[in-house]
Amino acid sequence: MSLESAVGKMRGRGYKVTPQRVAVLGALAAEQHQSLEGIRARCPGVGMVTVYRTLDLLGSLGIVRRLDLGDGARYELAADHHHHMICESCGDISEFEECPLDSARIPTQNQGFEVRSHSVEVYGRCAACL
Amino acid sequence: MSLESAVGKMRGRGYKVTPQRVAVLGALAAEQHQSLEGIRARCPGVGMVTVYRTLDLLGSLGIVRRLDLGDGARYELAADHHHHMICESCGDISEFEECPLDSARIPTQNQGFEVRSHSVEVYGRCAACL
DNA sequence: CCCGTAGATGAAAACTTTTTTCATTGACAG
DNA sequence: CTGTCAATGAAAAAAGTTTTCATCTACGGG
Repeated sequence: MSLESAVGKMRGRGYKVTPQRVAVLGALAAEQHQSLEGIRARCPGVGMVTVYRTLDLLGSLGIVRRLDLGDGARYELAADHHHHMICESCGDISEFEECPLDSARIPTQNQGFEVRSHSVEVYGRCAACL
Repeated sequence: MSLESAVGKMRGRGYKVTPQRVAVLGALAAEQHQSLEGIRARCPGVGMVTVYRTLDLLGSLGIVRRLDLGDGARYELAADHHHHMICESCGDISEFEECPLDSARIPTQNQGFEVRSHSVEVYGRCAACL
């Protein structure tokens, strides 16, 4: 999810491209899995309310994804499909690309459920904490 | 996770078995995936603070599990291993037992990560909403 | 069975996080 | 350039959670 395509999505849907929104996008691009506090620190000139509203907007556009991994809300740019490995000791979050889900074993057919997305989180201890 | 074994875990670790704690356990047993509000409604005589503290305690004992599926905290009795299927339209949560994870495809070896647990959430549309 | 005590409870207050309100500002189409 | 309507920001409100502290009680020892 490049900054240009995000801006294009906003323009395409009739939303204005303001410096504040661009600043929030830039903050999100700097690091994945940031807390609201972290994002705010990266765009000092933007009011808290605007950060909240921008994250909502970007979320509804599918540009950012909100994570709840047990320690409050975190946000990531919804780029590629990936999953999370969370260390229960130090809280470090790492990503992995290969999807370990076997879709054949998701019991959707008999329940008539249409899958649109999924998430996988693996909890444990990272190498540094062992 | 029967009520008796939960009580046993509490006793075993030196925690007192109070009527309030039993009431919260009973509320949790009545339905999975309840919000704090729902749990509170099922044990009217128990103060909010005590419900929070009891959920914390039961969580640390591994008796309940906290879920963050996008619409605030929910709690479930940590019984069997199971995963969640969430309808993005009506918010209904259903469970499935069969684990669709292929552990061989979790890249833990090269990263020296020790897996202790995992969660899988499948999002989409349920039969009723389609 | 009763007592003493450490742990548990509940009300209020404090805090944190998120949303609403509303006057002002500014992006951008024409 | 100009007008308009969405966007912004400060303050206040609302929602969610934790701390404080005085009182109460589960339960082991007597």
